[in-house]
Amino acid sequence: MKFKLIAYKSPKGTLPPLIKKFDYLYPLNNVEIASLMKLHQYCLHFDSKKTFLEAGDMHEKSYIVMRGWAFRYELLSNGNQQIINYYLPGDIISPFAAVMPKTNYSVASVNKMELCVFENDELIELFIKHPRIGLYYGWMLGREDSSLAEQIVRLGRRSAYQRTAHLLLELFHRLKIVGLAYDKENAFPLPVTQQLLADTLGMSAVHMNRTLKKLQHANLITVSFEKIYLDDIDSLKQVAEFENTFLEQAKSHLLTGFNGFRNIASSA
Amino acid sequence: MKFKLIAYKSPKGTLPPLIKKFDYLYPLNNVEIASLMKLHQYCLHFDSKKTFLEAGDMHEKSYIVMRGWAFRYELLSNGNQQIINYYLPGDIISPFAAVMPKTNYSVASVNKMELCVFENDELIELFIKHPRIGLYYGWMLGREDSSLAEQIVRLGRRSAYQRTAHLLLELFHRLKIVGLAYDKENAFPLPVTQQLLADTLGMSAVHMNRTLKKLQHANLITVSFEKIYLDDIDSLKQVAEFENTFLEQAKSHLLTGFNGFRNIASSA
DNA sequence: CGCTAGGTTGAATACGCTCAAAGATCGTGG
DNA sequence: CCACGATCTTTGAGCGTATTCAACCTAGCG
Repeated sequence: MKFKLIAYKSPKGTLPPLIKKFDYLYPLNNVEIASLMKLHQYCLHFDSKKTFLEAGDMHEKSYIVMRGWAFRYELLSNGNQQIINYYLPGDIISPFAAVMPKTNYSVASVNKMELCVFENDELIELFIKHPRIGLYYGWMLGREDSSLAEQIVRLGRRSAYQRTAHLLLELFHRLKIVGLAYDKENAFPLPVTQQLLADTLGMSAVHMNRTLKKLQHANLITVSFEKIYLDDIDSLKQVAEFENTFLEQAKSHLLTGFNGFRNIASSA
Repeated sequence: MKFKLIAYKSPKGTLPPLIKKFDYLYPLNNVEIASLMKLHQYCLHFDSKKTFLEAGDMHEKSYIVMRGWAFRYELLSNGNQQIINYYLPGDIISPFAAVMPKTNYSVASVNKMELCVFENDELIELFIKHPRIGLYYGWMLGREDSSLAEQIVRLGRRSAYQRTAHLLLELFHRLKIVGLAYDKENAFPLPVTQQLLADTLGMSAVHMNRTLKKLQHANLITVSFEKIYLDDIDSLKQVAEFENTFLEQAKSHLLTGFNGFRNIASSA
């Protein structure tokens, strides 16, 4: 697959979502922002529903999601697929490409996407020049580890009803951080089909449909056109036993407790 | 919790399992081995069935498993637990502690364990001094990411029978790398109870028992005292649709394709 | 206007759960 | 050395959640 690379142009006055996320964790200095901008030089554009990374192929580059959603999945021989996780704006696809280019998983777009590509060598240079950025990167990986762990708990030990509530809450919180949720109305754009939600939560599309209906009848959510309202977040959290430790508490810690930042000066 | 720290003594002529694993990926030089040994200075010992990291507590240190098995889990309000992953010798517990000390998860020992503790600052210093070690660490994190992804696919889209076969194959392969499987007889020590296996694969202990029986009657495995034989690996792989890409193919790549190692000299 | 993709609903079925009780194994203390 | 308790394993029976299959509905698009 060949795609035209287009220089990335940040809309006036806004930072790319990855930088926004890092800055949300702990303010970046200008040198660091400039260095991170170098990862945003070239963009790819994809249509919806395209598998752009195939299982078994070498994944030798990493991608930053600028717009749109993607997901990582595995296909099984009976035609079923399991979605492992979603990539939202600000997330990095194949963050381990530098050291683990071969994987069992494919990655596909949900809707129209804009991605920035960067090379392994750029990333490694960045870490050497700016050790602090390595810490941000590590923090991001740690969040993703937690996110996969949550997905495991959802699939292993929660009912379909709880699973669905739990996933919706997680997506809402992740989108909020990059400014893509409708904060005031507790809603967010949900571009995925019920079939994809079912493939995410290990259930059939039929049962996904019934479960969403049940959540609506309980006045917990409202589903409108590609947009979902969390009408009663407290009840949803209770139903799902949702803990957002890994999404919210992480922030305060690096601000207060961690002294690695003080010992290690950014070398620029 | 306070524990006496005991200096780690490597048995004559053997390397600690973490170093063995790294060296298996790509040979380490003596300086790097010496640096990694510094992470092995202090040991903790735990009895079996002790939760030594509690959900919600600060996880400010990382631990290298020297002997024994541990697992990361989440407890739910109905008393059920979901095991997220196992930590085998050579694995690092809380590898993101440096940047993400607060988590939702607890970690407990399966059997008697020996762990080496190290501080965040030591790790970050190591990365700065020896960038190559950062790559090994990243490779290890990438494998763990794949391992969690496999667990998600198991739980989401495989039957109890397939799940069980798949997990056993993964454990066997991971133990082989650190030299803890009985290679010739295709067997390995399995110190966990059927209840824990059930908690790993999101099923009841009763059904776990029936599933193991079914695998035995199909002549795929033999369970003896804390030891399990994979009598027919090919059939097991077929049943489970087991792909070991992430465990075996990763090796050859760094040996041949990756040039980051050539560009970046270890600075010692 | 008809095609296609996605959503909705019903009915029969199956996989795995819960509850319950009985074996097996092991460590401990009498 | 045996008895006892604790933990783990095994087996049976009834039940429930979620699946499968099938049909129909709906909305967007060429």
